[in-house]
Amino acid sequence: MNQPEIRVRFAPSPTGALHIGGVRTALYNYLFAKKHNGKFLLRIEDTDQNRYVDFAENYIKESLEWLGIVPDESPWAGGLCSPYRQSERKEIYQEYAHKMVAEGKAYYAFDTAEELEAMRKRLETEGVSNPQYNALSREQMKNSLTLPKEEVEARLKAGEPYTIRIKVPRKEEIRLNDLVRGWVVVHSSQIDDKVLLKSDGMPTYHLANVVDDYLMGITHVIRGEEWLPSAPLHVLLYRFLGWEAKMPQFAHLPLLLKPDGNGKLSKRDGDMHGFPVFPLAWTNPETQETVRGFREEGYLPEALINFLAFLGWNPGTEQEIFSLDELVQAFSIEKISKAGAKFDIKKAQWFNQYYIKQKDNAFWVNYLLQNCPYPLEKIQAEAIVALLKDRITFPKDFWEQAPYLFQTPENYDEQTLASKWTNEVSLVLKQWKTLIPTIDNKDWNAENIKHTLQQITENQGIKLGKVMQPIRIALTGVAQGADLMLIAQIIGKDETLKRIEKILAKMLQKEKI
RNA sequence: GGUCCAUUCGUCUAGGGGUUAGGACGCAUCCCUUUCACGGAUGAAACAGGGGUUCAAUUCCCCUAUGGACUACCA
Repeated sequence: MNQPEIRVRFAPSPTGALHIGGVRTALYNYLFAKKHNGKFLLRIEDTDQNRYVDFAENYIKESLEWLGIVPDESPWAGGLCSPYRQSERKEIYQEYAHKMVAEGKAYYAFDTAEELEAMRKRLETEGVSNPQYNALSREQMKNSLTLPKEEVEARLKAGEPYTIRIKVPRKEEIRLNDLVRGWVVVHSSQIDDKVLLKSDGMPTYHLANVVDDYLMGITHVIRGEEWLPSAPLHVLLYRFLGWEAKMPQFAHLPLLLKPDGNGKLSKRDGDMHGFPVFPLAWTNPETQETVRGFREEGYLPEALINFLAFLGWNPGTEQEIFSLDELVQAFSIEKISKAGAKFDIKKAQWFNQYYIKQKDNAFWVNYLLQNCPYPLEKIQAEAIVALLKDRITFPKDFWEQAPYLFQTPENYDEQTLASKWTNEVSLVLKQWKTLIPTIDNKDWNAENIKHTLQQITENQGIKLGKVMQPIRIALTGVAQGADLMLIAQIIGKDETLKRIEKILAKMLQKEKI
């Protein structure tokens, strides 16, 4: 017997920027599909017309492409199960919904929003803790179960708005074997008669996802834990539709939680703690509201992937660094953890730093040439990359962490200056200033520069360490940074001289006062 | 409130009836060094609580506590 092909799907709704939790769900689906040589599909769940946001679909596409987790089948790539937008599959859901009504597994409901509200109020005052439209309360409502057949037909014929609701059995245990959590049992009395088809003719999520997963041959549903409570309803739908034998296996992923305290990670947390919770920056076209993105903050896709993979999953070995391909090889649903994972941006930064170091210098030279806001020669870029690559967390640190490579310092670390500046320093600098011009332009490199400085300090019997710190401030303005002699090499002979003169002028003036 | 899910260092987690409870991030100290990083070394740091079962429980069972998700004609 041939094993059926593994087919999984990521099914976001285009309501705005794709949340990072959704990205992780997509990643796990991708990893599982690739691991088993299966297919990863993307389906757009745009059944709520009110929440539809233009460009959101494109945002999803771009995010996944940036991360390299590209679906095999999707609205834009096509596939045998087209269309992959639920709004374009409206008739399909209607057909199944009506079929269920005909078979007595669902029914028409004509209740208005006000009537539903009144029902809930009534039940609450009667002391019902969980008011719902169910086997009991539906008897009091306006639906094809309570209304005379003629009236139902008349209402339908008159074009009166209606919904189709599932007829959940009164007393029954519904069980499902979740791949992450094991058996989950829910009593049918806890599930209400959920709307399957809305009065605008669109399906709700529950109907649409079951119908599509079946029609698209989905073998495993890997989704967030927020879907766990409604999973029994979906099991019921598979049964009512006669698809139980082909029902996919479920795996409900642990949630991504706020870094401090608890609760689902939200957009607010990103704003509060100063880190992105979305893959890409995004401005809502209607509200002009903007959110920041991992990509724009300077996170590398491989770092984000590695970080996200470990939020709720672990290979069981001590290896922490994984490329996408390695993750594919190592991934298994059994290793997914059950408890929610708090979002720790520090770990993401560590991964980023690691992957920056991993990339070869040529990559960063090219990056600098294209992105550095200051004018730059290739030879300078090469020196800068060699100097800073191992010290930075984000690519923009190349210039933000070391502005002195590009500009003469305006301000100096006065505190360090006050404690480290001595007459000896002043003397050394004055001598160095006269010695530097003796270095040929072609010989202007860290080694020779250091040599001249050493000559002076040795002659004067001064320890090099004594003067390095104040000289560093003279050349960079700050008290910390990479190898000073290399910095001097990068900024050039003229600029080095200029900076020495500047600090001498400044300190001399101070002495006079 | 009801239903469901969860609970090992601050965080992500490994482990699983008998372990010095392992790793990583972060933190601290030391080394390297012209400083700061990087790198290296070392260290502090955890089985939510209570009952069982058992010779033995962090591991299995129950309860409690805590946290979370869901509870729409949203997904």
